[in-house]
Amino acid sequence: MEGHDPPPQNNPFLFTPNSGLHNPLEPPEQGLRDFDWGNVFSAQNSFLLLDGDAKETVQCAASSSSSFMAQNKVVCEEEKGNQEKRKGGRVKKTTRVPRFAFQTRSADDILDDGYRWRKYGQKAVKNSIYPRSYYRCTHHTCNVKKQVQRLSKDTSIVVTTYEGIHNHPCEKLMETLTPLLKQIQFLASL
DNA sequence: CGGTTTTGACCCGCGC
DNA sequence: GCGCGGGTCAAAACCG
Repeated sequence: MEGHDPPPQNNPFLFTPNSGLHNPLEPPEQGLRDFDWGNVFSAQNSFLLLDGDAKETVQCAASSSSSFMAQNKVVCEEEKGNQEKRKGGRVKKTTRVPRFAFQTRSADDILDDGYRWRKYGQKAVKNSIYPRSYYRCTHHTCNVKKQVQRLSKDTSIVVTTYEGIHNHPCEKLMETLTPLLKQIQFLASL
């Protein structure tokens, strides 16, 4: 089922321009603008940023890899004009939800972005041998969604589309940070 | 036993 | 109006 060669260990993530999303990538090196750092996702090998308004293409950065920073990108789609929920999960065009997608070269469909997700659906995708999976953030007050789909063209690439912005801290990040913060508080109290 | 995944049914928007 | 594709629901199955 999987492609042949597994992702190289040193650079497991490869972002490619324009995966068929709405916005082709803008010229690189435009710099990171006023990102909401509360929305930085930390995955095992990658970091991605959410533009607060999600109106433009933004760049992606990874603290652990400068080449990653230079090459890899996040593609913001147009905002999706919808999302007033009704019975049966249908949506009505009202509010605007930030939506963006990015590609990763990974054998794993599920990226560990630090948040907890519950799968709520899966659909066969036209012209693709791989299904698309639908996930929702498990946090009670948070209705961020994501779609995960493997490219049939290049089976080593996974496209993840995020919709919405988390309104709570990342659990894993907090797990990591909490002991450090406590330590800092303790030292500061001396 | 509670949370998650699976999966068929259902709903909606859109193009024809 | 109809059919199709995409997105979601929800009951059952699964799992730790």
